[in-house]
Amino acid sequence: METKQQSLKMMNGGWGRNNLMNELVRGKGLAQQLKADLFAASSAEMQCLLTERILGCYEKALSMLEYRGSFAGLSVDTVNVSSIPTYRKRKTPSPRLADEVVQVVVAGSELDSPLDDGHSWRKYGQKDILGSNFPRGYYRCSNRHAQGCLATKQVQRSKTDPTLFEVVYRGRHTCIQSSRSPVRSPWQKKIGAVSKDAEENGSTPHGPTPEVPDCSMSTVPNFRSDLMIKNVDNKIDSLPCLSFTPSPMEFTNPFEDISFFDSKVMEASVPDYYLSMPVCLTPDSNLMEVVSGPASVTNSLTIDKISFDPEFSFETFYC
DNA sequence: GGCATTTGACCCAA
DNA sequence: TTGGGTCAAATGCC
Repeated sequence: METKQQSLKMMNGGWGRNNLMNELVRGKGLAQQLKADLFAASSAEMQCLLTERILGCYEKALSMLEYRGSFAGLSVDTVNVSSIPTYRKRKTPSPRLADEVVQVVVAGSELDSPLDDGHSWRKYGQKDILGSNFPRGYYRCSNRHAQGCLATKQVQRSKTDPTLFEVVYRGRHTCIQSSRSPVRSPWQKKIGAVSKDAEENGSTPHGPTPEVPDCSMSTVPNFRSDLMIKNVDNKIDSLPCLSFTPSPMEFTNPFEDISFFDSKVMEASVPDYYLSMPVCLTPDSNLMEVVSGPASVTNSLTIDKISFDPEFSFETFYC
């Protein structure tokens, strides 16, 4: 049976679709061999070996499918997996922007408050979701009428961990949020306050005020301010800036130079236009757990066993 | 008064 | 028929 780490690797590159196909093809070949073997009346030992190998192939293939399904989270509609609950009937709406889906799981410090991601949202509905203890809130961009912005988001508490919010962003912001942008996060404010204090005290031992990464050019989602990412150790790390910057020209894996020696899990699956993902983390953040929708599973970036070297420069990822 | 939120009703895909 | 998504009237807040 595959371990979780192995299953995670399956989703990435060579462990993904190709290997799934390989396993199925291999299983088929073995079944054909067994069929021929049965007709040839070979030894029971050989037949037993073949059946075990066939079962192993399908078990491995199924585990791949199962893990894809589990990571798809709220938006598993595009993944045809038998393990998906039967009550998930309706297809994802917003046909024009259906592929522009970003799903994240973040921890919220304030109950029932939608996360401040730098955009202004207006709540237009709330529904009790079957199988979940918490209702799902539906938000649309406040500039929907004024500027025709079709961006929406859904916020729901995780049923497994109520301290976590599952946020699904749909569509792209086409509006100009002049009143709220740029927004200074608590983290940014903190830096500013410290700098101000330093100025007032006349003590600026480390030179000029540190530049705060400006993510205001990002469209959606542009997570900032008080986003909290919770790791597997139940420790909440602050995430001052997590942005998915539209950049259709290249796919940049910002974590490829990070050393992996911990037991953390990271996954990011983003639509095509989010392929470049500069991610800003605090130096003391040792995990960001991002789970996103399956709209473009092939673009999944899966990294298991991640942690950050103390010497690692996060400024590399600033927007 | 204007704007945001709440909430029951309605629509629609499966 | 059911459940998720949206609408829109009612309500609350500033």
